[in-house]
Amino acid sequence: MIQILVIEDDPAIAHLIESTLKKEGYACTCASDGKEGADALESGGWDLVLLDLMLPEISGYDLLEYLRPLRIPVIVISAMTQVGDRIRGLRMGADDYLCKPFQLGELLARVESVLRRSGKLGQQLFWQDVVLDPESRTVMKKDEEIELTPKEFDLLELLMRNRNAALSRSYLYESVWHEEYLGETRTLDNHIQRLRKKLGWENVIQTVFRIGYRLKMEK
Amino acid sequence: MIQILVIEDDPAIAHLIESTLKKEGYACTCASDGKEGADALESGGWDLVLLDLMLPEISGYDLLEYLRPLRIPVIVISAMTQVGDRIRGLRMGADDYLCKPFQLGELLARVESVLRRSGKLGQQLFWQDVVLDPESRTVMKKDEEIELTPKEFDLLELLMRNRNAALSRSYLYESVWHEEYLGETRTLDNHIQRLRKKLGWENVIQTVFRIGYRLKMEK
DNA sequence: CTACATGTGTCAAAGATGTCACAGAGGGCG
DNA sequence: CGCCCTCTGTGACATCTTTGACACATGTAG
Repeated sequence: MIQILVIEDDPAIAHLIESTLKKEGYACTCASDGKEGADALESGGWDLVLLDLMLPEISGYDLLEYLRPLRIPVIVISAMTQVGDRIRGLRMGADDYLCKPFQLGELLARVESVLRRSGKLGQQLFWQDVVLDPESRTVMKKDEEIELTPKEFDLLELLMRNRNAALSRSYLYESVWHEEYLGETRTLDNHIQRLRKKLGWENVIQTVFRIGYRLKMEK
Repeated sequence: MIQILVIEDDPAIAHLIESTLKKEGYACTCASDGKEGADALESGGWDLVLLDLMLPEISGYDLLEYLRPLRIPVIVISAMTQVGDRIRGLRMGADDYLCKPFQLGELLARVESVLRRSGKLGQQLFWQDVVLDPESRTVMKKDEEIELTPKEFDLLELLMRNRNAALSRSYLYESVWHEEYLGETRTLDNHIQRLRKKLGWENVIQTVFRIGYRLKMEK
């Protein structure tokens, strides 16, 4: 289930957001100040953060700074209406912003939009002639369905969500297997080979020596 | 260079956007109605589309429908201020929207934000005709990919992050090798030579006698 | 000219990854 | 319950790649 963290000091607004999101089927947790927010962020596992800029203890701007390298999508909530502040928020790495007072429908639309953009929401992933649909867990290549095992599918989804990026072996392994990567076996390589073969992607799933693998356009 | 397509029927606004974007260093082309826009889209190669929703010939909504499968980021421009319409635009797959009238700074912030999100604007490092992308760990020289080994890549990244600075041998070695520099072997020199050769940078990676190396513009 | 510093080419060892066959786990089904 | 099937992980082995060392050439400063 999608995990959303709301960092907002006004309990009335926080509660309103929480119940609205829960009604839509998201898992939602609230933090009422910057410090509490930072602690919640530490624990990890968030798909999206709704962040009020005006907070006690630690300011929203500082949290934004801290969030950016974590690559968690952020929607900034702000009471300020000046264009300057909106720009500042966007430049600082927010994925979207919302000005108080806002309508609940608008909140939901932005949440959905950001989640879709960041690929957390069932959205089909495309790469060359391959289409991967996370919701139905199917993969098509040129209108032909490719049957993948669970591990193969997860691995491919991860690669396709990070097209072009060189993903480390440990990141790949730990994301798919949910256990520490010690690198003593050929397990990961094996699954990569099976994927390559099934998709005919010998040149698309590239080896990055001493790092890991990468999805790359064929020359 | 980043290619932006502006589909906007009001010539005054189109021109304003075009000159603003060009001043920022983007390549920008305008289409003045839906049909012209569709033709431009056909030809491909766009990194971002700015799309006015109210267009003659073919409506912006139809173009949006057509754009979505192409996976080109879109910023919708709209004169409408009702929340309902903004929601409709976002739900239809726009990456962001902008309400007229807008400030040019806001336009630029959104363009930058969307480009960054879609990965067109990575924190790539440039030097002369060479582009290094840390995320994908690739290096391009004049659209040609240069294959580097891990050590070579790390070394080049370090040099490119410190352009013009003379970096000491011990700093270079210890940063890349993560161990003390004793300087008894030709290891570092060797890797520098290999980099020079692969990049054709015999005069760009300069030797600073008794110090180390430096990335410098060729005379 | 001398004393070092750096450039260059070659090479083999160390280490990474590809490949394959196989076996155990687990699930579905008669 | 036993059979058959698929999915996964393992280990042995084959194949690259990388990289550091060495020997020797060339360059630089004083």
